[in-house]
Amino acid sequence: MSNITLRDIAKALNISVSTVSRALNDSHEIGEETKKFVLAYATKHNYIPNRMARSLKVGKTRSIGVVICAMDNSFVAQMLDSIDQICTQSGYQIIIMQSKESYEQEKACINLLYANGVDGIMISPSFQTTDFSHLKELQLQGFPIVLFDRITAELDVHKVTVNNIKGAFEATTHLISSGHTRIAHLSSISTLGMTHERFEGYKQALAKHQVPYEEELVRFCNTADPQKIDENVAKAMKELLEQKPQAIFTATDLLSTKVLAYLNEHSYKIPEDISLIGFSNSDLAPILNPPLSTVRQPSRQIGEIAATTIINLVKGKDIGPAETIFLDTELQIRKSSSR
Amino acid sequence: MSNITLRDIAKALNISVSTVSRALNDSHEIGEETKKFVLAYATKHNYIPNRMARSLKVGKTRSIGVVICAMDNSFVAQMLDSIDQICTQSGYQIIIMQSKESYEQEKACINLLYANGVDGIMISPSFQTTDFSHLKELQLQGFPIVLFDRITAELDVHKVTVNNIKGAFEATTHLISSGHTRIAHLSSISTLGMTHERFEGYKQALAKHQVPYEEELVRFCNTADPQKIDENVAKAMKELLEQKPQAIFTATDLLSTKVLAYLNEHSYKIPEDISLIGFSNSDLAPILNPPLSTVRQPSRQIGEIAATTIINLVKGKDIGPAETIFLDTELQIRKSSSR
DNA sequence: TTGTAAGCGTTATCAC
DNA sequence: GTGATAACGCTTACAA
Repeated sequence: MSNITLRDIAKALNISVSTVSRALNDSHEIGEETKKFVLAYATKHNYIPNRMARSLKVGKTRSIGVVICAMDNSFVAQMLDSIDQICTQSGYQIIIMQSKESYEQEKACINLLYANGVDGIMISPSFQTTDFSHLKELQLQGFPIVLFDRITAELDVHKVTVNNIKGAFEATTHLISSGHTRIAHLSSISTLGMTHERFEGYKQALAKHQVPYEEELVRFCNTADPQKIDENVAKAMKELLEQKPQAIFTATDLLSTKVLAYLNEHSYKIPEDISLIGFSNSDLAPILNPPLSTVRQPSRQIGEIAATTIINLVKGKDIGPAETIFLDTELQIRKSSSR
Repeated sequence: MSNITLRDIAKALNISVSTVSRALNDSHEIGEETKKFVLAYATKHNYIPNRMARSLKVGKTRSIGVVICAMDNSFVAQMLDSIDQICTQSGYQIIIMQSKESYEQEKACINLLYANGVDGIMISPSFQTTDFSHLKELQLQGFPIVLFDRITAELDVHKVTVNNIKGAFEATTHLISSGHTRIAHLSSISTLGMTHERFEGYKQALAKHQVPYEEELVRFCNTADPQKIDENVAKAMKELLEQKPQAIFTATDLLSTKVLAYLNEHSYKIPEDISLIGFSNSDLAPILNPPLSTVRQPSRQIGEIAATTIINLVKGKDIGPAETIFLDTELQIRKSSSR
């Protein structure tokens, strides 16, 4: 596994570099014998083409940048896994970057990816991001961008996400049908559509079933700073619990498990004292204490569709004008919201 | 954010390309005014150096390849997160590749990373890997390699892992002190040291406390094929349960939660009917049903030390001969193993 | 202090 | 069918 180059092969075989290059790229203008000859030597000496040289020359790297908030989150990890699978299959490589919910870091990621010459970027913006000009500039240049999971109307690009309104509506409706009327909603602070939509679905369900909406039963807490999440969640929960809710609907993976932990710690019996349902993609939901009712997002499908889309884009395929794909969530009722 | 190059800047400023290059690299042989002049123009026009060109020239990419089995696993994700943090801090980029517990895919990953010109590779080998020649070749060339989490004696490189024997010994001892004598052990099939060591720790604890070792209480099941894991675990559990164990000690994250799920499904009361403790790094362990006693690995520390080591290596620092760092695991006793 | 030119390993455009 | 040669964008002797 040494640094053997096209030139080395050419020299050894007494042919020209271009012939070697063409032979290895299976060009039609090369004789069959020569091809075999070259290929044999190349494989024998474990020739590995230098991607950087190739990229520099052709202006394409066969790599896709993927920007997410953090990878140590089961939902994100699932999406990443499927994205990686699709890209690897298609001969593309992914470069994963974490924004850590920071706008500044997100911009840095984009720049780095751009410097790396990625052929396209898939991004799930940070909760802090309100200004999308860093992406807009790229988009206007015709640079392939796909938004997945977290989307924004600010960008006219292909997007893949879930039907948040519907998911939240179903979860809330389920709580109402279980006989609850005092239903709290806990979400993350962000300007992303996701947050609004889940809140909207919650309100729509209340309205539809003539359950009065009460502002005191809703809290948005800051989940961007990992150091302070527990503190912020605790504060929000304390305030919510003072309102004596019968049930809680949490809007993100993180919040759902944090709230479950909080309630357990404070000796609330779920679902006897209080019911709980939340967005979550943890595979452990069925074995939580109690088994957690969840709104599950089709993480792998989101990743697959988004990855397929970006690959089509970087390949220059005409896949029509930018459109948003909404996938359905799945309501998984378990003990935490059953009586 | 357009593709402006050194040449563009040089032309616009009527100076040579090399001057621009040196100015932007803050070379000492460039006048202060020129530097400012160039830098101003560069930032104004949003110059982003082409990493590929630079890499091709200098033969270094400032990137590190990271090979792991799968990233949708909380323990792995935690390590990746800390690795990413350290590398980003040091101006290195990581390229993550998944072996999916396949030896073939692992080799493909290494080749791809090598083609990408990564400056070094951090790897946690797949359970299937028994032949390490693909890595040995690199190592003999002096290519920087660091093994983390899963290690092997086959390679003379820096390694970072945990003290598996001790961790398993403590877990088993804990079960024994709780009054159990029929303690089952469930692990993954692999030739990696980890598997042997945890088994060894289990046996040492039994021996130390004069608990007879029984082969029927030990199973190694194939966890490499994600499609068949549930099936394989179920089969192993069925066999183990026939032996009426009082407690089970599971050797990996995956097995620990799978076994918990299996026992719940089959209506075993934990810890009344059977106690459970297992290696696991899930943040959800405290809120599982019941809260799961775990042997927790210092995932972030493993990642940090391994990343720091590889960076020192690629920077050419002399950090002495290859050595293995063993970190201690942490025993977290929760309800699943308490009476 | 700045400029010239060669070269990293490929691919593409010419010729032959 | 095959071979020279230029070029991708950058760094770096070597000159000036």
